[in-house]
Amino acid sequence: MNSDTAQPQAEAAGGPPLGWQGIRDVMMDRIRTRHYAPGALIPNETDLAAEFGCARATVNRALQELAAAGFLERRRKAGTRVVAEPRRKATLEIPLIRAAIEDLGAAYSFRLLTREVAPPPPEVRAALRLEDGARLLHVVTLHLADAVPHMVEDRWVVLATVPAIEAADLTRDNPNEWLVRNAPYSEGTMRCRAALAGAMAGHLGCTARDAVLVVERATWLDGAPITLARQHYAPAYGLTLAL
Amino acid sequence: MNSDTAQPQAEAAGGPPLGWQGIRDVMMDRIRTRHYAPGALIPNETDLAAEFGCARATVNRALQELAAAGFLERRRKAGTRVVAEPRRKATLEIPLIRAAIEDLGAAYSFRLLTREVAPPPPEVRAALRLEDGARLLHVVTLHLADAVPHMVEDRWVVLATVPAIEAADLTRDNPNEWLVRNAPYSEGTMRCRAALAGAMAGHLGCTARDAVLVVERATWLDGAPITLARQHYAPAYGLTLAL
DNA sequence: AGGGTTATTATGTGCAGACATAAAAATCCC
DNA sequence: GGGATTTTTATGTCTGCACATAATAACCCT
Repeated sequence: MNSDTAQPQAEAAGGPPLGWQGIRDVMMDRIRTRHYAPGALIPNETDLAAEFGCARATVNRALQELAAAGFLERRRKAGTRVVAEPRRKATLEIPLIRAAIEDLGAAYSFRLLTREVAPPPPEVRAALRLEDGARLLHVVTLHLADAVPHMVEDRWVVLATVPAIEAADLTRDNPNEWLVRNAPYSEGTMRCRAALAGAMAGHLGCTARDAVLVVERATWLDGAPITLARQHYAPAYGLTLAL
Repeated sequence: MNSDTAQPQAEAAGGPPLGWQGIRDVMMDRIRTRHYAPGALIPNETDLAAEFGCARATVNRALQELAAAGFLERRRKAGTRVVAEPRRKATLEIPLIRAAIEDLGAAYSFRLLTREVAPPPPEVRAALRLEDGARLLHVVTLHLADAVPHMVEDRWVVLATVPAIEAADLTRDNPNEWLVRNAPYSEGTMRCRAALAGAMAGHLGCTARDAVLVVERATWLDGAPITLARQHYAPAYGLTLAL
């Protein structure tokens, strides 16, 4: 009697097998519908396992996922409670310029406007937390969609961290793609603001008084600075994030 | 002999116990350092378990995490391979306006500029995928940091989905906070662009020709439209994302 | 009553073993 | 040779069980 193993759950519950993802969904639903009130404790894993007719580990997997997503807060012995005001996150898939433009149905091309090894201006030094006397590669690239200017990228690359880029042919692979393929990063910051086109107007084919989106991104690999990029997008363009 | 249970790993490996998070970190490191080449297959779970001196389930937990993060791609029978060009994501903690301003060290306050039940303009109907004849609440709120204009929020709320807001006192809890507490959402879109201040200049205390960041957000709960918000930030402000 | 020690409890993580599932590889049959 | 079928293999998931860890709750002693 009951010596059978591995025939999944569905003893107490009257339904299909669920599984940990199913349990996660049910619990998420209970949080949203306030079956579990904001800020309140929910039953412990053992009780939930009994309710769902599964092992505690299965419940644990589901709850850990919801905790990681910010909807539950778990503390040993204290139990698991519903976060009252979850701080929700929007995620931006960082666009590979070529892919972003081709996804728009346009033909991608780019022009390397500047390529020089130069001492970084103070703002760049500060943003990357550089030491004195670091040598950087400075590249300015214009990216076009169907031959229409789409974005100008002004980028500084730390040669001490990524020496190989000095020998790379950046007229074949643009700096953006070269770095994605050859310089993984472990940390970074990204900032997104509005500015007048100003001096970029010429490249972007708009007037100096047009408003453009500016994205600044800095990356490091285990603390070693890699690159700082400032991207000016053409006036019409906006970033789409997913909630 | 060997009837002892639950004394953790560290047989084959010469080191400390690791654990699944440790294994995840080691594997992440091997990916970054190209010990596993981009696009290549990595050893299967059984072999890795042997290498790390742990159970297969422990390796599985680690690899699933890396797959969810987009660094590995796993397919049954085919095995696990390193994603060649991982599409990395930046995440934006959606700011609760009050908290965002107080984190800046400023005193938060707000003024409700408009509050009316009105038929939505076509663009709002389209953005929320509304049916004809839906009643919406339209609120315009000015948020201030130390009494200086920080952001103007122009918001439409679908009364059929969130009827309770019609009776809410939005001069106590601003619409932003009220919705966070009372209207959970399951899906949404968010868009971020630059625009000239234009008609918002008066509220924001800048000129009509200044560039401002505009964030548009729409949310639904299981397909039912909740709200559309358009936020115009003061010229200096930018969004900071985490990589 | 107060303060320190001990028990209790919920989560965190681990293990071995089993079966499920998908997909590639090998095989068979016409 | 080509198409359909079977085998093999790697991942996906679940079950029980055990111990680790952290933090609250209970206790005890002065």
